[in-house]
Amino acid sequence: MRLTRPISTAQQVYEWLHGCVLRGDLPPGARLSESEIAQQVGLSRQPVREAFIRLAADGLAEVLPQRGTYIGRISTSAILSARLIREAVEADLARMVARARPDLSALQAQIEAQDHAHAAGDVPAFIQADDLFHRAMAEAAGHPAVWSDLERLKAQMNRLRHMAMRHFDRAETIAQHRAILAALLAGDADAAEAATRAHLRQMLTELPQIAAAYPEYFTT
Amino acid sequence: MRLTRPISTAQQVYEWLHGCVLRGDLPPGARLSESEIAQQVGLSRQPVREAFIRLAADGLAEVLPQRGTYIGRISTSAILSARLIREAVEADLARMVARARPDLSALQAQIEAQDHAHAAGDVPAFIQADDLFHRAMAEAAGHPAVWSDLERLKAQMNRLRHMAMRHFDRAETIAQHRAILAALLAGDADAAEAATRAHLRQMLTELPQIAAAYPEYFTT
DNA sequence: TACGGCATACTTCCATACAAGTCAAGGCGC
DNA sequence: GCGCCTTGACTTGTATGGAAGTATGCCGTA
Repeated sequence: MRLTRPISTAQQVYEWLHGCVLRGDLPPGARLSESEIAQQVGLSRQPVREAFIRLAADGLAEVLPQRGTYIGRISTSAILSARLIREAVEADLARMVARARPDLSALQAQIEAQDHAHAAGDVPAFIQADDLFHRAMAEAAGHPAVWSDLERLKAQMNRLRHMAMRHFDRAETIAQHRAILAALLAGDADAAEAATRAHLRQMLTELPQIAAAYPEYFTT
Repeated sequence: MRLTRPISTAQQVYEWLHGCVLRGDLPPGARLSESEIAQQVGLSRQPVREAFIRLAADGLAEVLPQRGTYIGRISTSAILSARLIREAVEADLARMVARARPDLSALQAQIEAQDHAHAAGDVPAFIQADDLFHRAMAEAAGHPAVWSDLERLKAQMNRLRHMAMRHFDRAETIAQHRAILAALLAGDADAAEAATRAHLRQMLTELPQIAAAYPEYFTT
């Protein structure tokens, strides 16, 4: 029995497209074609088609029978729902961490990484460090799986974040992370929850501006 | 342009299998076969295969290349993560509803429906009413989309619930719903949150017993 | 009896062909 | 010029055949 299974080509196509959508390389509303992509990657339509199906299952694409496949637009209401879920979950996680007071060096490390990325203008590194900060908090709370359970919701928010990086200076984001970490280190559950909620509510002010700047990328 | 698109056969196969898995009709660990299912429903392997891919994307099945497709076992850690997320989210929703004090007749109606289903021993109706109660709370909070965003997590919990229905009397569940509704009607946010969290923590005591009763259906 | 090697029947994966529906452009009639 | 219809080039959906890999049972051998 093999332990490391060979990755199927359909899987590779899926991962490639998935990354393109999240990075904004394939913008919302873009039209896809099974045969066109198949020709690009030198495969038949079938594996590409299966990648499309998985993208649609992720809520990142929409397959219209006999009409075409399109990259899904960003639903502002879906973003607001996802944000609400994240706020509720991370608020609870913050309380747990503040009470348990585990080792938090991982969070400190991600803040520093984010500082460097911000200074260097390295957008992918900044986003990765941001992700890892929140993931580290879930791990510190003893529930690492929670973070991956929210993968589907984060995908939508990641697309938004790539756009936001072009319009907002993220120095404030780092300051908010520092505030969260300070409250966690102090073991102050109330302050940690408040700082976390305030951080995630930042999106409420940014979302309308991004949606106004790229109206063709959004739906209600 | 058609507004009501005809449902593809692959979609129908997916929905059928999805229902079978959630109802426990296809138990965890069960082996599936593209050709076997295709023969049963009178189709070729392709639509069945695509249904398998979607099931795997939902975390309900596992496709092992050249080896077979199996209904996923229920991960106790995944259930605990999903439960934690639901508790955090519904606690926040309960606070919102308690503060906004909207019309709550929908919640009352679902409690009564659940009462009838419990008395009649109608398991599917009971589960449906349970779902609708929580969904109604999300709607009352003004965020109906939140409930559907958690669909993927609820799928795992629904499988568990079908097993739990055979081992636990659900009268207590209804009483907990009544307690939540009473707190909401009183506009007491703290009490509503506490009642909601207590209700969802019920699973923490039931899960180990179910997992012990059906060890072959669970993994860590 | 115990064990190793092989044949065989499975599985999923990919390629190809065809079917059915959609959309747009162009020609025709008015 | 304007409107309607037809035609054709697309799209995704389904069926089928073969390729590659896996597991299993059987048989021969020690």
